[in-house]
Amino acid sequence: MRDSAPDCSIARALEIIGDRWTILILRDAFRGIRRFDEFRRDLDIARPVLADRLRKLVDHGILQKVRYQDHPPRDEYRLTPMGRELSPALVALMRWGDTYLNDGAPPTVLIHDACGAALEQGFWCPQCRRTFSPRQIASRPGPGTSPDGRSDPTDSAHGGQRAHTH
Amino acid sequence: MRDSAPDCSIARALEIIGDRWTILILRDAFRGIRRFDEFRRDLDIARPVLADRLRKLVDHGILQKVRYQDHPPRDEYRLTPMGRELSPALVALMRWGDTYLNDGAPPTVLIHDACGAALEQGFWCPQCRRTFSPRQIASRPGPGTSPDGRSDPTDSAHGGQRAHTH
DNA sequence: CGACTGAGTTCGGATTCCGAACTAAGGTCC
DNA sequence: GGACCTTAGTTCGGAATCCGAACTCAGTCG
Repeated sequence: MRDSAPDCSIARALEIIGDRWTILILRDAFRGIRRFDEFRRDLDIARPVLADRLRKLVDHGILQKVRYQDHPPRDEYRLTPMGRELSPALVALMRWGDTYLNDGAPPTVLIHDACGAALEQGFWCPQCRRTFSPRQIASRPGPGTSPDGRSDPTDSAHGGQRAHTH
Repeated sequence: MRDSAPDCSIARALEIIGDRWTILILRDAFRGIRRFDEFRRDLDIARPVLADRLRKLVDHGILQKVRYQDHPPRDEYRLTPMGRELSPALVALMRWGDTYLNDGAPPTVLIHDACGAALEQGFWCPQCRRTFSPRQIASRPGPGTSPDGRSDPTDSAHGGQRAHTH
């Protein structure tokens, strides 16, 4: 990308994790994978690519190297809090893939242990105490830079949320 | 990627949208951008790359070409319902970027027009009628294929959700 | 007619990716 | 102590991808 400092959060995020391998590495990290060769075997990724991606993730504070044994000195890669906060994005991607690319196989659901109900992921208004499906808010996820606020004809069904910059 | 039919939804999703340009195109689509040259100018993307990505998005049913005028026959690209369902993933990415990559600038928030409150994105248990922050569920976003369920030491703070395959 | 617009395609050079092979540091077995 | 193993990388050259410039093509405007 030519522009190294875009003013859009999505673009900035993609400069760091906008690479298929990087996202798959993070997926594995969420699954509990931590060591170089575990990543390599699980992903079937070339070593140089893996080393490069891990280094960048560490540089950006998404993973950190933690020594797990001293005698052959060995480090493992763990998610930092910043890295763990990427989970909504990965979960959203997984749910989308489950829904649309799964060939009818049962999707993965997240179960709330305390009550056994399936957790939903969505937008929640703490004041009205209700959720909104993505469909209802999809047309306006952000103010962006669209200058005119041209309305979206596919929008007619939605419930009236709008995005503002804080 | 060598494996053309991975059994992981995230990997399958990334085969379609796991490309920085593709995600930026979708971001623009959510902002209301629809036409070839609008995308090209906004993203400063090379024409062949844009044409290729748009074609793939149409092939996969994420965008559709819609004729918006007959006289010079012109088509525009619109999100399908399948495409619109990607918004949680993009929003999650934006929020993460806002939080961690924003150099102190105010983050974008989503406002619920009906009441003015800031919408949250998170996991919601419809039975308990409450949300959980990403932090509370971050360590176990899916059952994955990790064979042993090795527990995560960084897990101790989380609230007790667990992921199951439906 | 001639210029212009929107939506692409073709082509070649530059960049980036990636797989095979190699390196390195330490441990284990006998 | 030597052979071999494990883990974690690096080097290097070919292959894939990217991207800018130029071209195409259909249709409209003046």
